[in-house]
Amino acid sequence: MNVQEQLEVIRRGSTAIISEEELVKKLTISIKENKPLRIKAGFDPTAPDIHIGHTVLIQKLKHFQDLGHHVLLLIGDFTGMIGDPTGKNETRPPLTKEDVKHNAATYTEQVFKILDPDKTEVVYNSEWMERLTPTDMISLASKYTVARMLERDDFSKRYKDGRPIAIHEFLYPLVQGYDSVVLKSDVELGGTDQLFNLLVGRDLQREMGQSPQCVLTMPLLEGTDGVQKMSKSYNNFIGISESPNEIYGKIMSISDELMLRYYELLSDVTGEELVSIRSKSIHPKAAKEALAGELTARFHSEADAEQAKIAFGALFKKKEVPDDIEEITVTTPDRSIWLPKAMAEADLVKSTSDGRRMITQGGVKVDGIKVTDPKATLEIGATYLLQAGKRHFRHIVLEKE
RNA sequence: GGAGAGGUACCCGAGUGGCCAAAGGGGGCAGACUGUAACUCUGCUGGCUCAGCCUACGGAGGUUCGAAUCCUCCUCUCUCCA
Repeated sequence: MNVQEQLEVIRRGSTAIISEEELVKKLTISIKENKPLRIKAGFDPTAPDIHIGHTVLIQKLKHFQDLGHHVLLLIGDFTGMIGDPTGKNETRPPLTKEDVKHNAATYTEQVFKILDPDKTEVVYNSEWMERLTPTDMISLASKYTVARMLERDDFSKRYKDGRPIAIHEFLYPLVQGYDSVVLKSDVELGGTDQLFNLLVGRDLQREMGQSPQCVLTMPLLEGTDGVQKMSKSYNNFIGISESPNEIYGKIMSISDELMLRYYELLSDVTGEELVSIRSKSIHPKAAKEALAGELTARFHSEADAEQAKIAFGALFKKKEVPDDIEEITVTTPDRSIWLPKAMAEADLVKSTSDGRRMITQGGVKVDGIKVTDPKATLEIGATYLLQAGKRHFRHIVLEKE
């Protein structure tokens, strides 16, 4: 593909390219010398599971891969122990070495559901970071000033509002930038929240006599609540290793407005299809089912997606009971057990008080029959189907202790 | 190193001696409604076989019949000065 065609693909969905002019130059040289560009993207193994928000970026990496470029998947196992403050506006607790290691392994495994493992180089920044001496570290720190650090919106905000910024947080962007120097990256991808960190990489590369990397930012995907960015810590995420039913169901639950956003950033539909979805010439419900199906199939299989669709229809349209209900054995020394107690034991509610409230509110069913008495009990020696709210089910087997 | 301001529930935040399991908002959960797990409305939102009791306002002590509230020490954060 020529430069213009490549640029077209690269630009799709991105929020910013710094600078497009430089990227054109790099692409031109790459074609002329038949040398692929080095595309870097870093991931913080703070949470072991990748959610579909991350895949916006991974999908973009795949674009580069398809264009024949070389993808460097950087696992920030070292930086993970620092804890990037980005976006959270709060100091994060650093992770232990074991956490990071375990998370990193799960990470790569999941990424390869999208990327081609043969064309991807996975690197860990602890490889070079742990070899840096304190002298090296201080020398690295001398390349940047506090005033420049405070340019970062997140830092200046916290500083102004009188919230804490720990010194080690200043090191994060430096280390990330240094990674670019070591990897000699041509392009680095990141979410819009990463812009500052990505630019530090440019400065450091320039400082070290390299040609500075181009920076490509992708929008952050909103979580299922449609407000906050998708994140494990806000519990509004859809994990790509979640079950087909979960993924399908969660996508069906998003607002119609958010659905358009997901279509734009995650779906493979063409531009024309997107227009007809936007104009509602396709019924929103049908469009949402299509999206849920597409994404479920992407991380599982077509068959799984089809089955999830049926299960979803059964559960929510017809209000039927799903068939993959967890079974739990609860024991009691007496001949019967207080219902809220049983629900708490079965992990349906977080405490007996919670269960009692749930009953008062008419949200509890036993074997399909609504229970209204908070003092209700269950006899031992039988299996019951317990339902708390619309979507929490459990079979419990009651036995004598 | 000195001076000052702060730390309240999942989060933000009100509360300066009893009426405080603690206003208000957010979030979460439930019920109604819905194509929807969206919107909206209503209720709930520390624990405990619960008209009662227990535990809780950074931590430890103290004053008091009674403390989130007053005192002492400790600890963490911020601001100004050096």
